[in-house]
Amino acid sequence: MEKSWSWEQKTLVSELVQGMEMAKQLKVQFSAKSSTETTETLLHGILASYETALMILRWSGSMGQTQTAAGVTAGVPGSPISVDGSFGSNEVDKVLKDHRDLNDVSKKRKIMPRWTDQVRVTSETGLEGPHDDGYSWRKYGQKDILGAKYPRSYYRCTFRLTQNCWATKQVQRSDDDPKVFEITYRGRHVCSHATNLVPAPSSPEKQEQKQNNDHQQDQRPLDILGNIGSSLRVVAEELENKEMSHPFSFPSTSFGCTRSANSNFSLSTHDNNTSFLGSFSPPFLSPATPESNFHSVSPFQNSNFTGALNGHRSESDLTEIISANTSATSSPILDMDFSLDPAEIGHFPFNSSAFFC
DNA sequence: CCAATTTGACCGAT
DNA sequence: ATCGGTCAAATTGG
Repeated sequence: MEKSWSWEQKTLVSELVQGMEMAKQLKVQFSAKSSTETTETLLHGILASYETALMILRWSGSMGQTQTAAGVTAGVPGSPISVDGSFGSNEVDKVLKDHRDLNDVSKKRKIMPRWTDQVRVTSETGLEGPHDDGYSWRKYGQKDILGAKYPRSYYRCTFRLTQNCWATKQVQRSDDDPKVFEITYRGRHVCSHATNLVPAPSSPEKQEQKQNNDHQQDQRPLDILGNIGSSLRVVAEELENKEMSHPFSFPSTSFGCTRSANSNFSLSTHDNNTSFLGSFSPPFLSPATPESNFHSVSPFQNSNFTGALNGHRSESDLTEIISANTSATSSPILDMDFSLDPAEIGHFPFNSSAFFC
């Protein structure tokens, strides 16, 4: 109990400090007009840091009467969380409600944080550009959508089972402009895929290339999506959330990805489920997939964080909590790179970084 | 042979 | 009842 508390504190401070440091660097970068890549990287890091920090706060808060809540929230008066009262009783209610639902049945993952990016394809081939979102995705479905000209495909993280990473994305080609793809991401990656600086992931391309190759029509050039990296902007995230309506979202990356080793997620929280990899037993998934033979990619280091936070359930719990709090707004169009000043961070913290994790 | 994709069925939400 | 999302058996590809 106390352990986790101090861990939170520790991580929190660490995250904030880290974010601050990167912000400073970013400032310099800006004045130096350096490469956008560096800038993006920094932005990403910053966002991730704040993200994590906020999440900790939120999580703690949502635990309500549990140990940490009071301390944390009290300790950070006027923190983003309270900026617009987003963590008021509404939020809490919502969270609790969700939580209850979850306990009731296996309401699985409900409303994960969700955000949509619109990607415009510049070249028909779209095969070049080693720009990828840095993850390997595995297609698990395709569906014709009512009113949509093109089918929508569904992808999940390749490491779902191996690293318990539940991020998914869906790709939909725009009706009018076939060169525009809308990619909706759900959930954040927890897998260890730090493609942070050098986004030249090796594998993901292959799979996508294959698709694009010369299968026809209904095979959308997925690679394009990943690869372009050219014009890509966050269009909208989290759409309708009638009940909750507070401008928060954690669309991106966070833990697994950017984490520098400084925050050593080695806590003792996963009382029971210690070995994540070995013993996680998500209530929902069926162990039937052939992915059991993965390579041993340092399982911990990332996943741990999630595992740690939820102590009692599987990682979906955490996600739920996050998303619940997270909710979203109707207008958080954030132009990924620029207009990002501390003030804004306070209000619309984390929309963009979805990608490079 | 293994792993990824395809595709119809299933299931939950509206 | 319908639609969107996921599952999983069959298929394809390397």
